[in-house]
Amino acid sequence: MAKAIPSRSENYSEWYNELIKKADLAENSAVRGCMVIKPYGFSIWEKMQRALDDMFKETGHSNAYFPLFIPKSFLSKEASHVEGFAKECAVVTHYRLKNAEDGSGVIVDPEAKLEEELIVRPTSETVIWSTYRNWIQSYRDLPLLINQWANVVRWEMRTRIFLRTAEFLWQEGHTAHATADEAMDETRQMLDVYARFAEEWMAMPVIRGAKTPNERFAGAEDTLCIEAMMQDGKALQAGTSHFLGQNFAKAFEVQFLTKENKLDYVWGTSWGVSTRLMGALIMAHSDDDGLVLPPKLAPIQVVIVPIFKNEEQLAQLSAKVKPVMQELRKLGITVKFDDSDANKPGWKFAEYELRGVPVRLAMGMRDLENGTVEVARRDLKTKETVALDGIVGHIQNLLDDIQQTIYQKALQFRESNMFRVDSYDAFKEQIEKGGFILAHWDGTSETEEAIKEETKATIRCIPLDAPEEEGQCIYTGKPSSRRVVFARAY
RNA sequence: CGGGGUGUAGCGCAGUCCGGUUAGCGUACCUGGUUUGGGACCAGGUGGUCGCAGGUUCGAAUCCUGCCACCCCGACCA
Repeated sequence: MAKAIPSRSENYSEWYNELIKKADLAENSAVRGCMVIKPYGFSIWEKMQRALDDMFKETGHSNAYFPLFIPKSFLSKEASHVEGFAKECAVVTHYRLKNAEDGSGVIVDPEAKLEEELIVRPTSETVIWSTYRNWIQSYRDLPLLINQWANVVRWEMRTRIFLRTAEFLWQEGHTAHATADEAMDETRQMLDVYARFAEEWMAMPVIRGAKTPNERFAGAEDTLCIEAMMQDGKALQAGTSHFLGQNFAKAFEVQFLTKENKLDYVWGTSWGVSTRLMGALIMAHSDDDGLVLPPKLAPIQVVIVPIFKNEEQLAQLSAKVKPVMQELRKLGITVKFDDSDANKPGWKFAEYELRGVPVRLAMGMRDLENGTVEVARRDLKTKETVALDGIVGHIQNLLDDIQQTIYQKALQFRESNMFRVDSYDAFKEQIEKGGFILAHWDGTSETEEAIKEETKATIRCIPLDAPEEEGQCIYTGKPSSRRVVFARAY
């Protein structure tokens, strides 16, 4: 049997790319830097969207939609914001094409030049805050809690499916508040929503933390993030939540009257997660046999493979399987019965493993005689033969167990790849081996830059739960009061 | 935008240095048969602007010139 995909340990990038292709998740498109998300991949994204959207609604947010195009002048209203995004913007300069005079095809009509160029949104703060100006007059209009599901474009030099593409799908929350405290609470609350989603749905442990000023979102006063460890020991920023202070309110003149009848600028937040989470999901759990999906996000949770020699046997097996399927579906479990004759059972086993289906049932004539079924779990690759009686409850428990087991496995991996390091020599040695490094840092951008320059490691975050601990910066020896997380990152 | 590499059937590749039958292999696909508890086997078959445009030549996948696309490594980044 030929290996379906290259080994994870030999070449992580190749493994990642081949896995995405073989598991039918996505592919590079003919359009520069853009990807096509295929139906199977998209169905996973849809499950993520639904779960996240529910969590946003539970925390009082509503969905809305704002324009794809941003007038150039909007973008330049917040100085650090435009500086952060200027280098990666797609710009619309014309609005019409025409036939070339030499018959060579269509060309951009030079007569149809826009007076003001439009930027394809790299993020929507500017267009949204220009709208909020009209929506907010009094403290009674606050808080304004809006989320948008959209696509954005960032003209990246180099792309990688799901992790960094020129166009990507995401959600971006944009809220406005009467006080700084309230906005900060919102920033923390949404970070917590992301962390809970990552841990409870994606089965992916994350570190909640704050970015250093260097790594902050362009235009934010504070950026909180969740950082996850991939199986090659590199870090992936999985979500961010920004406290914007009054920066955008001031740039777009969004003022309100307080209870005391005083005019004040509103306080803002923004927060987002993207299709990058798909990349995180793949890299956090999958193995050399393919995708490993947490049951809560698996488009197919249970696949049933009948093993038969002829139509008559298939009919007998189907009769036995149908009631089980009905009961599973009643419990909200997604089941697929693959009775196609196109492929042999062995082929099907491998195929569903590649696609990460958490539980597989196989049933043949032998089982029919014994009143049993073979149950295989994707995460551990183990099989057991159990009685058909009570199989539904068994599967329900098994799905829960798989969800827990993948989380615990990822957590253990992360714990065993976190290192406390107290000298720069040890730091340099460890960073080559991968993993997260907890080390003291003097708090300056200069030190952060120098370490990045020399080791390619960045400060992923200052953990929110980092205990106070006196120490000395590994680079300068200056005093430090807590450890921060260093790692190489995607 | 720098450094390296690759474009030949849906996918993966050989052939290119040293020009010469009808461009080949694996896989996938189609037909028939045997199979079916871990990616089956046999037989037959479909499918090609050899990345594009020029040039050299009796003759170009192969040599020359220009262009384009993609991948990997950097800079940039969710």
